[in-house]
Amino acid sequence: MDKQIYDRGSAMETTTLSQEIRQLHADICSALADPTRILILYSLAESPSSVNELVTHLETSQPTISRHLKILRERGLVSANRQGQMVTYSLTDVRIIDALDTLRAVLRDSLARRANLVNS
Amino acid sequence: MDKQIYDRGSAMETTTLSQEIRQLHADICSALADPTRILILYSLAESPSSVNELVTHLETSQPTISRHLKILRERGLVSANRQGQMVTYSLTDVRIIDALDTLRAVLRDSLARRANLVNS
DNA sequence: TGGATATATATGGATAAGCAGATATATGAT
DNA sequence: ATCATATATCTGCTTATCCATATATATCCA
Repeated sequence: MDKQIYDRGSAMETTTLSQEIRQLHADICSALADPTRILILYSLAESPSSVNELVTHLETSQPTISRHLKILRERGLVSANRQGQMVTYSLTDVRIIDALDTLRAVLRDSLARRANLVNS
Repeated sequence: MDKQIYDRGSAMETTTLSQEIRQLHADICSALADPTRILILYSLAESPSSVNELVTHLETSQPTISRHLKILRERGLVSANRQGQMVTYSLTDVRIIDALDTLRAVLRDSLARRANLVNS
């Protein structure tokens, strides 16, 4: 499955920055543009899980979780592994969490800066 | 200006992970969910620029650039500085570029992995 | 003040992305 | 084969996002 997504990028031979950024957006950044998907990534970073475990843990409907997992899977951010009836999902690359944690630090400092501006 | 955005987060005292992630998405990740905005951030990381310089450099209309700059400014990712008629924008926190570069590395490896799967 | 330049915003319309609810597929057990 | 469980997908519908065009504001200079 997902065979059609493999012949998209063609190994970026003569890639300008603009082209690479557009692919970064299309493949990864747009996948991070939803809070449920970010929560899924953090949850899978703690431990690989079945769909139902994510449904329970994130208190979100099963179709919604599956739809988000499909997006993350198509973009290579998570990997699926069927074991009997269950499908276990796991994070493909922990550096996604590194990047998100960096952004959380940016956010913390940004909020602190704003708070200082208010109190001055 | 932009006064209303300062009283949004209230210093996240009793913040659950879910709440923090939702704010991360609302403030930062959703701002990264557009290729033009990512290009603006990379451009400003190289050198602070006026709106018109960005318009020329990114070959995008002035209203579009201004609209994207407003979003980035409201979320604290860029800082504006008026000097006469011109407004010079600059990156607020270089770690955004660090995070984006990490995601680019993730993308590169993901594409390489897919290429290997195709050729096997 | 009036004009020129730089930047910001408002409006309308197209496209995309989200969810809920229903349904389909896949696997395992009896 | 039939049923139960787990997961995936489809169908409307609503909302959000983006752009182009037009217009407004801000600053400088004459």
